Amino acid sequence: MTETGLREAKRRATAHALAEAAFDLAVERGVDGFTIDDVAARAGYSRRTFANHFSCKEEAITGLAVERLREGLETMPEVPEDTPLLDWLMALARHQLSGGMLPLLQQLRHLAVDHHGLEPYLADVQLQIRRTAQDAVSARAGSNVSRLSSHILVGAAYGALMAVLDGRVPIRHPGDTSEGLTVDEFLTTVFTHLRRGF
Amino acid sequence: MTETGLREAKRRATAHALAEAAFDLAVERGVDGFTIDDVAARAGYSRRTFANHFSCKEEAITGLAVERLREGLETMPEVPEDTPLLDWLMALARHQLSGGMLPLLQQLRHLAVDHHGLEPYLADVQLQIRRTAQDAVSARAGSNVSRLSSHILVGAAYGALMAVLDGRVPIRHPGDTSEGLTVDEFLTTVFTHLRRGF
DNA sequence: CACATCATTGCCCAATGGGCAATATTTCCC
DNA sequence: GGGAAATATTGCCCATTGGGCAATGATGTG
Repeated sequence: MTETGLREAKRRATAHALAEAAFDLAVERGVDGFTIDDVAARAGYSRRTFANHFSCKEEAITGLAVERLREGLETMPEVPEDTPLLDWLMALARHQLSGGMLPLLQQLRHLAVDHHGLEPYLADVQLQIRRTAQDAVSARAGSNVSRLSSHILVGAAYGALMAVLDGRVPIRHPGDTSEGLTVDEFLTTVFTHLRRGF
Repeated sequence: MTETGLREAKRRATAHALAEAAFDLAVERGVDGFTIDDVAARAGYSRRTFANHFSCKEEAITGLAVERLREGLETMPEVPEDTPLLDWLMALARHQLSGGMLPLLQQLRHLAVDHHGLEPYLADVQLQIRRTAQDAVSARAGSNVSRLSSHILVGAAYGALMAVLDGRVPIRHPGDTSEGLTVDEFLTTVFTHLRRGF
């Protein structure tokens, strides 16, 4: 499934360097305060190579988040086969959010405020998050849960995450001002909600 | 809130003409089988005017769906003040899906298969659908429903819709082959599910 | 080691985005 | 109604971008 060779590792390293350069430049100068050439130069690659990895600036800027999503899947620890689906989904959510994914997404949303052109690519990241969770759930659910209801379940959890990203539910990060729930409290609240139903 | 003057009407007309031209060309020739100049020419406007309305081809192609979403909101019929939130959300969903929105979204997804660059813009449309529903629900829910749970509810309904768009749940259109549920049966199933909880 | 595969790069050019200014139309206010 | 302000359309122009092609070098396979 997943490539493991040296070649693939180098490819990922290149993509990472480019994505990081793009993200940093976006934070420093704003999304339209730099060109693709600037990104390539900072990362130490040619503009042509940039085009081999990303279709545009915006895709590169969101690249770190996509990367982290994929890595989160690869490093997801094993859980007992008979773990209830809801518990497992909560574990997946906790694992994904533990690696600084949330602040990253929030910063991307902040960038999107000033540069509307980033929105679609951020929307795509969010879509990939939902799809990733959906695929994982579908694969694990088997025939225990009907197809449609698993989509409803994932959508519900996704909706809660979006509430955070849209700033409707404040979250308190480790070294943050003391407003809102911690990530763990948030997850507990959400999944308690899901368990009890509407 | 919504502009109603002649100027705004004309502006919408040009945007519609451009979006329609872009969508039709995409269906006829594929997403990369034409240029922005082609779109402008077919709609009878200049390339420069196209740029005043859309940032790129992809945004124009999905323009019809965004338009329809906005119109759906504007034409949403009034319902009694004391209608339960779930019933109201179902009415909103039915109203939005009644205007041929579903086939349009499905065709866009079909286009995105061959042209990956369309994905982010389609993802953005889907994000706007969820946000639109969320804003409407939040505005109507008032303090009846806690903030977070309304997001979970909308997310759940959204997840069901995505199951359809992802082709996981077949839907039968009026003059279609007889496989899957009708839109009404689908909505009934979903909202029965939501009512009963997990 | 020989060969196939693939990432990086330069070269090149069509396509794109976006600023600026001119013109035409709509809106606003008197 | 009439004049002024706002704004949609357009042409002009050029920096930026996307992507094909071929050369080169690194990686994987037998």
